[in-house]
Amino acid sequence: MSRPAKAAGKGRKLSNFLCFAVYSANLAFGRAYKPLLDKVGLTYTQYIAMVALSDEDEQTVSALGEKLFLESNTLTPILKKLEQMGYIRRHRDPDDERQVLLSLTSAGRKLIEQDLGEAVIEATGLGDEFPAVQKTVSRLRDNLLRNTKPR
Amino acid sequence: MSRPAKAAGKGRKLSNFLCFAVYSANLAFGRAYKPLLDKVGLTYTQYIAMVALSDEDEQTVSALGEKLFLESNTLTPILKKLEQMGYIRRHRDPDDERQVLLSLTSAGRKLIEQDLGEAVIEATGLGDEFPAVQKTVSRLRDNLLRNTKPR
DNA sequence: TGTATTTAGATCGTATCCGATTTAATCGGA
DNA sequence: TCCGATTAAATCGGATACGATCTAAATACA
Repeated sequence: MSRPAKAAGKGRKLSNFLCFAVYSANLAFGRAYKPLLDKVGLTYTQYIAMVALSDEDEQTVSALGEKLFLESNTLTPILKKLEQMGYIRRHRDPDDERQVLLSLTSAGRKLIEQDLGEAVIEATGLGDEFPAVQKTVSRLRDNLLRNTKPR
Repeated sequence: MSRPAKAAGKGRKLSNFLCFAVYSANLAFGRAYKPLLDKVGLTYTQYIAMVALSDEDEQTVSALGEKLFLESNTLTPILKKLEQMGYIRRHRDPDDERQVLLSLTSAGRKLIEQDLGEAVIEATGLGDEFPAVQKTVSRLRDNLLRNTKPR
């Protein structure tokens, strides 16, 4: 759970755990987005996948997975749902039939471009700190992934 | 997804989204703890629940839920599993049969006291920044929850 | 060429999250 | 006192995460 080495003894309180702060902040983000995403019929993860797909067309499932830190076991069902909703296209690469290429449809791109979540920036209450916090948390993530055995 | 207002236009990149940083940092924490928790047969969420329960004995499910930002629909199955594993006790409050009171068993307390996750602190690579980051992320969470309709 | 190996997705089972509903116990007002 | 409203857990269904396994396609190399 990772807490500061100093806060020993009786200080084993939940609030001292950085991993809990991140865990609960993630839940809080999900709830902040919920009302916005309900309007377009997407879940939080589906939306994150759409944003990642908006980076470029014809990404493979693996490439998307590297961006999201997820694998095909999690992504395949999500991608099939998004395809079924008409927001993305999935088709096998003719040059390598093992790979599936992903692209947003025009409907999908339109949805991403209306830029939901602008309102959530306000709700973070971070003001000018916003970019610094974003960088710090990203660095934390990268450190953890680097210092953890790949499996 | 909340990104800085400045990064408009083509800057709709995943890396600009704070919510994604938090989402992926949470996944990274789960993976960092995985090898440690596998040894004691706990999942990440189960361990977080145990830490929260170590705060005090005879907490209700609701009280625990407030700490974890979860409700009985999520907690009940987890608590039953922990009870079955012998780490906690669950019993109805005689004074109000609607409530279930929760306590760590001695086995559960012993597990928490061996202080897993000391190693994960190192893996965060935050050094002296650790307490500041913990506070900032907690504040972010609290802001989001406060600025989001309770449902 | 032929077969072992590797690779990309997909599938399956388990464990969260969470909205909605249900059940049982308690409370409250006429 | 009696019955409707409230409350605490539990249950149910849908959607992630993720380890393990499977299948099919591509690659390696003897």
